Formats: sequence, structure tokens, C-alpha cells
Amino acid sequence: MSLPEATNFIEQIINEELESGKFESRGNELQVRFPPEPNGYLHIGHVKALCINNAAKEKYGAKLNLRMDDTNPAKEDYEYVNSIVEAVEWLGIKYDKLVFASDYYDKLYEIAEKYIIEGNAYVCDLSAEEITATRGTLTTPGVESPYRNRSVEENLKLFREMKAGVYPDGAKVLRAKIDMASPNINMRDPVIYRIAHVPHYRQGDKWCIYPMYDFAHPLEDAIEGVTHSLCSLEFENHRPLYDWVIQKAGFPAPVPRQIEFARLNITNTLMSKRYLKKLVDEGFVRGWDDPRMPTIMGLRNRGVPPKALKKFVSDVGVAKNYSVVDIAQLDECIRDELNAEAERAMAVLDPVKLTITNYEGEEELDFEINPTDGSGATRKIKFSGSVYIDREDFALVPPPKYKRLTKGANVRLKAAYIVRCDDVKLDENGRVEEIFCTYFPETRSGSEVKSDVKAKGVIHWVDAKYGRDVEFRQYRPLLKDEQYPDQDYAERLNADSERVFDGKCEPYVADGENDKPYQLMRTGYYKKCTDGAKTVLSEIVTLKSNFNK
RNA sequence: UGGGGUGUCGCCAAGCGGUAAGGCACGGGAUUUUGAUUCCCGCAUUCGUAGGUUCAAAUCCUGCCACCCCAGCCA
Repeated sequence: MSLPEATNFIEQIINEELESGKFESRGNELQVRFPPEPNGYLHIGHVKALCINNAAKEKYGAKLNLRMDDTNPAKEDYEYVNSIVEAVEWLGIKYDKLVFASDYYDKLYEIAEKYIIEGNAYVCDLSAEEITATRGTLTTPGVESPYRNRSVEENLKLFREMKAGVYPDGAKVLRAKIDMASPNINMRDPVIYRIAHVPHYRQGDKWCIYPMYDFAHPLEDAIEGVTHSLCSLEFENHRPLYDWVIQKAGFPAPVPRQIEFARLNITNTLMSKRYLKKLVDEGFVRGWDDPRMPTIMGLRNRGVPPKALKKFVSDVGVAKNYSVVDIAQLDECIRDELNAEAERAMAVLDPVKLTITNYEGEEELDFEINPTDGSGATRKIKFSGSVYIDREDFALVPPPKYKRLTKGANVRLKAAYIVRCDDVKLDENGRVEEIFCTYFPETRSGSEVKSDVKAKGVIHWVDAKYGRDVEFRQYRPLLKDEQYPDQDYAERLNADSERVFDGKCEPYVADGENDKPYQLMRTGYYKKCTDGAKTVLSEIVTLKSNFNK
């Protein structure tokens, strides 16, 4: 067979295994899984794991299950499973099956009894505190539990009673019988089942004992037929236990293999469900899908295309180095995708009226929908000689190198004419109220006629007669405070993370199709731009309805 | 101080004994009806460090240093 070229260390491992014939017994069919716990919404960090697994599907034809790792009923809920499914589908990742760890509870219980019968597990009556105290430390071995050598019969009886609800929470646990002196603390007789009289969102009151991650996860993998269990670095220490659990359960080879990679970190970006949940619970944002959130649904609502996220993850690569990717790299991917795909539209956030004194009547102009896609496609826009421009695009006293409109100077109204500012009307506070210009008919956009009239800059505009009033919201993602990284993030949110503008836009933009991101054509909307010395990053302006749907 | 990992440009990251890919960021220039895009050009004599093996080392060996993870009845 011909193997795909490996682009990272995981694929290298897979190629080597394939070459060695490790999976011949299963027809070289591989299987992976994406196993979030449904206790929160997926964030951009999860996109990495998702894409790595998806790559195995695309490159090796591996099966990819979306598995809800729901073994802790206290934290999980349907709201989260729904949001996870929605996010995965929005990303355009096709999984083979949606499965639930909770569907394996019976099987898991069976295996636990097998452990007991074979002397690999015992019921322990020590309290949580006592277990901690007898676990030893990093440098000293633990002490064996006095209940470690109960008979199989007694263990079985006790475990069945645990299951039957005879004991209260915390009274007893089932522990794997491994090695209290292991230098790897995870191997010091880890708890594999605990009592929790908590109803499960899917199983209801059927169970009052629940399996722990270290027991459940490897078995879920083995039961499903997963060949490669990809997870993050912090589980490296668990791998010996992962292997032990599967081996003692007696699954035949080839058995699943856990491979760890570095999770995604982004500068200034909150990447912990715990903090994100706090922001939601304490009302700092409108919800998990608020456009300022680094969740997949938040990014979607901010107008970030799924392809941008995938490109980002692919650009960043997969390795085992602990790393923090500069958020500028994400910004670049978003810009890149928007530049390639987004339709261009004009809008004005802070409108100022501009009247062309020598223009009469009205006309339709051609506006290029996307100058970068090579299609040359245009749409018509109406022009009546009276428009709104952005307050920022006019300066009474222009800063150095200013390229936009100022008194006595020329500027091009995008897709229309070059105009010259003759006069300005100020209100009683000295604020610009209206701008009066003359236009140069021979400078009509696309005109064959050569004109001597030049303009340094191009600004956008919205026709005063045909434009629509619209509410814009501008977002910056919620950023961690660099100065106080350990402070309570929620207390230090960027107060400027959401700004609302009563602006104007072309009727085209507000015609009900605004669920797609437009690249609004103006400095700083969403693009990399240098405005004097100021670079605006990570901002996007969307119509209000963009995130309310 | 036990164990498990990782150290290649400001940030990611290739490299797997034959003489340092690429992306982001940054700097310079050209085109441009988005100060965008595009386009050139520049950006590690050096791979945590000290030795060793070799004709040849980021790649092999040894010592040292730094950082991360592990003592939940969370995942």
C-alpha cells in the first residue's frame, strides 16, 4: 500500500505502524475519536484536536467518532452536547458516529467485576482524605490500603451493594490494584469507580456509581475499536495506566494506542472552560456564543469563517512543545479567508453628511463584489449626489500623511467620483455637521476618459437617499490581561470589547442575507491596516442581526 | 530531591549524520479606485549548554542547565 506523506509526528507513527503490518488483522482500517466532555461549549483549542483527528480520517480513511465523554453527571447536560454537535458540524467536520460514554456503563460495570474476579480491583473504605494521605508524595511511596486484600467474594458483594445504592456518596470506592510504590502516582491504586447519588442527564437514576476517566476512557476506546487515541500532553503520565486498564480487560490486539500532543494556547486568549463558564454564569457576556468569546460559536457569530479556523490550526502544526501561538497568526488566517471569500460592501459607522453641490439627478454605478477573486463580478449601487461618509474619513486638521478628505483636497468616493471639499458646516460645538464638495464628472469610476484630477485616497460612502440605518456592533475578543495574568479575568475584561454604532449601510447589506461576513470597506473594519501609527487587529464589525440568529 | 515530557529566529514549526524548509511578526521597495490585497527584497555561520564520536552532527554518545506535567472519589 502507498502511505500518505506524514506532515507531523503522529502521522509518522501511524505510517510506521502501517508499514510494520500492525493493523493488517483489521484490514488496515484505522479509527480515531474526538471525546469532549459535555460540560461546556467547544472553544478554539478544541478545533486543533478536532482537525488532527479529522486529518486521520481524510488521510488514512480512518473512522472518526464524536464521543461525549460523559462520566461525571454533576457537570454535564444536553445543552452542551447540542452545542458541541452544532460546532463540529459548523466547522464542516464529518464524523461517523455520535456516541456516548454513558451508553457503555453496563459494559464498563461488567469489566469492573471482571477486574475484581481476577484480583485487579478491590473495594476500599478509606475516605477521600485518607486515600490522599496514603497515596504518598512525589518522592515517597504510598501506603497500601488495609482493604487491599479483601477476598474476591467480599469485593464482589461490596461492589454490587455500591451499585445497588446501599452506601452513601464517598463511603466506598473501587480501586485498581496496581502498585502503591510506583514512581508514577497515577499507578498507586487509582480510584476507578465512585459513588455519586446524582442523576445523569441521559441515564437518569439508573446509576449511583460512576466510572472514573482513567478507567472509562481507555475502555471506551477499546470497545469502539479506536486505534489511535489522541490527547493532550498532560495525559502522558496516564498512558501506563491507560495501557494497564486495557490489558487487564483482556482486549485482543491491536489495542488502542494513546498519543499525546501539545494543546493549543493563544496569546491573551482565555482557553479554559472554567473561566469561560464563569464569564457566562456571572453575566459578563450574553452567553457561550457571545461574539467576544473564544468559543467556536462565538467566533462564528463574530463572522469568522470555518475555513479560517482550519487554516490556522494547520499553519500552527502539531508537536509536543509547550507553545503559545501569537494571536496575530489567527488574525492573519481570518483576514486571509475573508479577503478571498467575503463580499465587499460599504458602510459608515459614524455618519457625516457629504453633499455634492454640482451634482444633479442620480445614477447607478458598478461596484466590484470581490476584487481579489478574479471574477470581476459587479453589482449596481445607487448614487444620488448626497452621501454619508465616516467622520474619521474627514479631517479639519489632517495629521501627517493623511490620505483622506480634508478641506480643499480631493478624495475618491469608492466606485464613484473624485470630489473636492470646498466647505464645511460646523455645529455650535465646532463639530463637523456637513461637508460640501464639488465632483469631477470625468473621474467617474471605470471611465475611459483620462482625467488630470488626482486623489490620494479612496473612501467609502453610503448614499443618503438609499442607504439604510443600521446598528453595527464592533467586537474585540475578550483578552487576558498581560499585566495581571493571574488576576480574575472576569474583573478585568476589556471594557471596550463591544461598541455599538448607529450607522448607515448599503441596502444590499441589510437585505436579509447578512448571515455571511462582509468585508466592510473601511479602514479598521476587518483587515490589517495601518492608520498612521495605529494598527487595528482582531476587530470585526457585524450587523446586529448577525449574531442574534 | 521520584517519575514523565520538552528545549531550532520575537511567536509557531520542518529537520531523523551530509553542511538550517515554511508560516506569523518585523523592516525596505513596486503596483493598487479598500492606507487592504498582490508583488519583489531582507530577516538563525547557527540549533539550551559543555564535552565526545565522525571526513562531516541540530541530527549519534555523555554530563549539565531551563521549562512544563503528575499527589481529584474532575476530564
